[in-house]
Amino acid sequence: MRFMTSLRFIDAVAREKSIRKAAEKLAITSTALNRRILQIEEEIGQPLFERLPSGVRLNTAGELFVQHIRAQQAELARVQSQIADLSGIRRGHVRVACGAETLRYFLPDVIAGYRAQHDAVTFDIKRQYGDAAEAALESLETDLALIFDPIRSSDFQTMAAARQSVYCCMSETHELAKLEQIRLHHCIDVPAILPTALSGIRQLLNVGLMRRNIKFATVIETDSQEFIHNYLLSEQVISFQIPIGMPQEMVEGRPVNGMVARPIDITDVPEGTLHIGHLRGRVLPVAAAKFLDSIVAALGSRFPDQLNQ
Amino acid sequence: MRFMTSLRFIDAVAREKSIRKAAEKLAITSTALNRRILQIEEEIGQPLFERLPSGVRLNTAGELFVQHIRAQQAELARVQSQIADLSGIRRGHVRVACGAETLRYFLPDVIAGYRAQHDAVTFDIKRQYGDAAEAALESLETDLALIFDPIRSSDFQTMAAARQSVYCCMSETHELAKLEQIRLHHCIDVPAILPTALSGIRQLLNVGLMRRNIKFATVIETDSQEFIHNYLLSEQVISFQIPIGMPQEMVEGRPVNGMVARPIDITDVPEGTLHIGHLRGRVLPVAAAKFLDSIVAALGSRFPDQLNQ
DNA sequence: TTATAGCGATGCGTTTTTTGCACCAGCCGT
DNA sequence: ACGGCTGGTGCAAAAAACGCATCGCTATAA
Repeated sequence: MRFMTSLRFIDAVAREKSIRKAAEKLAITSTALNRRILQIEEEIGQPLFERLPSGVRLNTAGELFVQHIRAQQAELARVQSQIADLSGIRRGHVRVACGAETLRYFLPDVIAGYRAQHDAVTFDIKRQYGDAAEAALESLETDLALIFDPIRSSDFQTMAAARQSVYCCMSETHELAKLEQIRLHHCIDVPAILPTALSGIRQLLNVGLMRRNIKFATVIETDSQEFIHNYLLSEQVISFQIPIGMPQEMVEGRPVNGMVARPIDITDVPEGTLHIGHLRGRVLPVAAAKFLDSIVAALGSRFPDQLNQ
Repeated sequence: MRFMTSLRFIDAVAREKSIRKAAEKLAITSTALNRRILQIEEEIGQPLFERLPSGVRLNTAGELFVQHIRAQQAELARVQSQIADLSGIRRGHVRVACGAETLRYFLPDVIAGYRAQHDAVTFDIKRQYGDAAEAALESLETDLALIFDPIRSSDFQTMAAARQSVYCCMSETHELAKLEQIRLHHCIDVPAILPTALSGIRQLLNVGLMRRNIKFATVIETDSQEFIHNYLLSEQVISFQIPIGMPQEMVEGRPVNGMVARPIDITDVPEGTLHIGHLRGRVLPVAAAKFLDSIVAALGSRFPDQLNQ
């Protein structure tokens, strides 16, 4: 979109906080970019950036203007999507921010199902923790977010939610696999591999640990679910997961690929809620709106007790 | 605003329904304009205009896109106004659509008062009947509208309203000037000069005329309040006006420039309501929002019994 | 303290884009 | 069939955008 170039450029500079760095990313010279910015500033009638020795920074006017640019970009995307939609070709692009839990089984399933019907729709999946996902929604970098508790901003509009309790995962040969339900005190001194403190699961666990004044024998802490998944097969450690991050069979207690999941007593570790939604007040592009419908439907079929809103 | 040129051009073509006519208005050649449009259409991926032998017409996609352009222009104006506002210079432009009644005393007063404080704010006052004013709001051609009953569109958001009863105006030497209150039957066969059928006053009068099955001896029908005003001094005819279209003294029954006003019995001609508002859901530019405050305040002081919403 | 490296701004020649002119093809009403 | 209108196109001129080299400035390191 040619008429958006100058605006995109300003957005890029605002993000990079440097004309030269932004120029590099945009594959033009810094002088060209610099001049575009000077020109826009002249048209606006006042500077949008403060010039620092180390780069540039948005001033108040710039803050307002960049906000407008981003809103405008999102609006344009929506209109384009709407135009493409009415010509029958369900073209479009959907940007999703989500935690690691939904990346393994849930989202691939839903997206594959959606793309089977609308193969002209492309996706951008970004793994982000709750607060970063909310920020991405607000800066219009993403259309939809799947956020595990807690929701911090009131600008997040939940379209569907599902309660998720924490399960303990381990090799089927693990000692604890014999139990039907796990209590936190069973896990004392049992080697555990945990997701980072930012993850929703970890925060729920922490509630239980604080409450019972228990500490895990944490051998590894990682932000990679992939790593956790694979490591469980290599050593007799326990890990934790929520239903949406596991195949259905595993949730039901049957082993999958040599691993089993056992529910943790709710009185030990509280349930959390997975929220699916978008920026409040935003009108989504057609593709994103329809995909949101898919997610909500999928969530509804997997968790019939979901809390729709 | 350089980056808006192509969009403004498309808007112009959509309005003119002709590339050549739009080009003339925009002071460029038709070929340059034609090429810009072809380029945008290519970027969008499909045509925005239908080509007819007599010009062009928006297709569905174009309809959507032009709507987006107008919203975008309004948004840009709002942001610019906001930016100008924070630099202390209360710069801005306010576009008002109003009926003839408010043009004589009310709006000049309010605008003069507002400009005394914010002399960097400019105005665009358009005299329009109710439905045209509502259309102008919807196409974002105007920011505020002062509309006399009836409001047709639910997209009009009333910010203040004032009930207005109809007065009969005439030379102070006129026979009817002796009466304190006028009944419609007094006006039978009295030469009258009336505003056009589209005006709010006329529509209220019509209600009374229908109800009582009375006909005026209409000698002149005009859409010029100026003409009516001046003609009353030249011939012994009656005319009709609402309080907001008269100086305060005249409303109170005292003669002004040789003319007097007498209220018409409410049971003969119903009251109407003057609505002041904007497009529902629209965030107004700073200047327009502040001016709206001024109008509402002015209306409140002139008609303390106003219906605020 | 000087030296250096990074930043945005600017003058100037070059490249790309936009514009205007002349003209074409199609349609309409006369 | 014609003149008058429409939008579309080839080509040369005008205008805008670009890249290179360079400046002035500041913070950091030696």
